[in-house]
Parts: sequence; C-alpha cells; structure tokens
Amino acid sequence: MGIIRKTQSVAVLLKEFENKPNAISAIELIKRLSSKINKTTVYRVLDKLEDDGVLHSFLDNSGIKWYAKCNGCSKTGHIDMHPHFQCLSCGKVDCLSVEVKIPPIPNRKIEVSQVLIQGRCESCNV
Amino acid sequence: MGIIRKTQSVAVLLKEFENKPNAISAIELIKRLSSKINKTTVYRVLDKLEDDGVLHSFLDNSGIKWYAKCNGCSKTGHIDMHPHFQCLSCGKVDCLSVEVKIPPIPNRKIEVSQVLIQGRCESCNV
DNA sequence: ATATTAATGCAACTGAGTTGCAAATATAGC
DNA sequence: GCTATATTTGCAACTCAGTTGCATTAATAT
Ligand SMILES: [Zn+2]
Ligand SMILES: [Zn+2]
Ligand SMILES: [Zn+2]
Ligand SMILES: [Zn+2]
Repeated sequence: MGIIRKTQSVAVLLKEFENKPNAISAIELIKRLSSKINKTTVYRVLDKLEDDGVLHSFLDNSGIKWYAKCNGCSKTGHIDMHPHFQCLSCGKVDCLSVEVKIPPIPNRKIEVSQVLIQGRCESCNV
Repeated sequence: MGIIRKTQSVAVLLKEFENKPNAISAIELIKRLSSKINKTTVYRVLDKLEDDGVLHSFLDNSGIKWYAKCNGCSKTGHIDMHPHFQCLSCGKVDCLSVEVKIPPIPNRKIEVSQVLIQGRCESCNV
C-alpha cells in the first residue's frame, strides 16, 4: 500500500531525491536523516514511495538496496526499466537511459530483468 | 586464496554440483549438508572454489547468493560471463548461454556487468 | 474540537553471512 | 608407517541490513 498522508517523513525523504539524479542507498539515507527520522520509518516510507511509482529500487553487487526517482511510473506499475551503473572507484550509483536488449530465451517467458553495470564513472574515468 | 588440500568438505561440495546444470544457493547447500558440513565451512569452501575458477557466484533479487559451475575459468580469472535466469514460479535458477550485449556508455568505462532475468522456466511455462 | 485511522519511534528480532580461535586433519619429509 | 607443519574445520559469538509488534503520535475528515 502506498502513501496516504503527507507527513514530515515523506516530505524529508522526497527532498533528498529532489534535483539529484543519482541513486541513494537506504543505508545512506538512514545515516543522513538519523536525527530526523527513525530507520524503520525510512524503510517504510521508501517502500510506499516505490508502491506509488515515485521511486524504484534495486540491489547492488553486495546486496544493499538503492533507490532512485522514477520517470513516468505510477501506482499502476513501474514501466521505466533501465540498467544501473555503479562506479567501482567512488561508489556512485545511477540510472542509465540506454536500453539493454534481452534476447528471447527458448521455452522461457521473460517477465523482468535487472542489469547492473560496474566500472568507472565520468569523474573517475581519467 | 584457493583450495590447497583435497578435504572431505571439498569433495562433498563438488559432488553437489556434479552432473547438475542448475545453480544452487548457499543457503540451500547449508541446509542440504547440515549433517555433514558446518555452515562456516560451506561458505569458506564455496569462496575458495570461486577463487579457483571452479564455481562462480551471483546474487538474486532478494540478495541471496547462488553458485554454479564455471566453464573454462581458472585461478587466473573468470572469463565465462553470462546472464542468469530465475523462475518466479518454481524458484529454479540457472546460467544462460545467450549473450546480452551491453552498449557502450559515454564517458564511462565498463568493467563488469550482471544480468538477472526473471520469468517462467521451461517446466513452469505451460 | 474531536474522532478516526495512518504513520511513527522504539526495542527487540531475523537471517545471511563473517570472524577468532582452539581442535582436527591433510600433506610432505623422513 | 610416523612425525612435524600448515591448512582446514567446527563452534560460538558476532555483524549488519532489513523487519516486526506494539504503544504513542500526528494527519485528516466530520
Ligand atoms: Zn566514480
Ligand atoms: Zn534506475
Ligand atoms: Zn519454474
Ligand atoms: Zn552462471
């Protein structure tokens, strides 16, 4: 179930994603907001924002959860599928707007796919 | 560091992967072998077999670790890159031999990529 | 202003994976 | 084979991201 009331916590969390293109890990958000919001609430609000099609989430290579803004998604469903990029040098993670084509697999029905690309970002690739 | 001594635990674990094409989760192995091998040992042996290029590992969508046999890899490095498929109906996970082309990303240097495809497997896709 | 119900904080929990260390066991040298 | 040496193992205790139950707080509707 998504967000029903416009609370402080929701506002604070949304602000963290405002005007920032990067993904942010749940852990980072908990650290950043520790004086304002309890970690349980952070997890719960993120979860609801995902239900509402405001944010989407994915796991990185070490199994930790990242969140980023959606583009054109809604309560009805997440339609904005794309790969994610993690810089192995500075740790920054972001959404890529390129399309990764998944070839058809014989006898199998593909429903979703996750692509995590790792390497060096613009700033670290010198 | 890889495997130095051919111990019972190594033999038992290798046997689990013998003649079975599927990936197996670390948790499943721990459960299966609980009467024979301690879970710490399972994790340690799997880790060493990965170092040796005998097995490779990846995380699924819920952050749990899976292992599968390598094809042509060695201590020197893992060269056998491929996507993995998880059946959303029966939970089975396996390696796919198709190639997923990652397009070049401007200003970024791609080093590795992980692709997890989810859907319905041969047996469940009826 | 009050009632209703959702959201929050807190503490305790879960569960996959890790660490330190003493005991067991594989290997090499004799 | 026996012994010395170093690796591997089991165990218990730990870590850490994420979850749960429940009493309290706060947003919304009337
Ligand atoms: Zn970087
Ligand atoms: Zn994204
Ligand atoms: Zn299946
Ligand atoms: Zn594989």
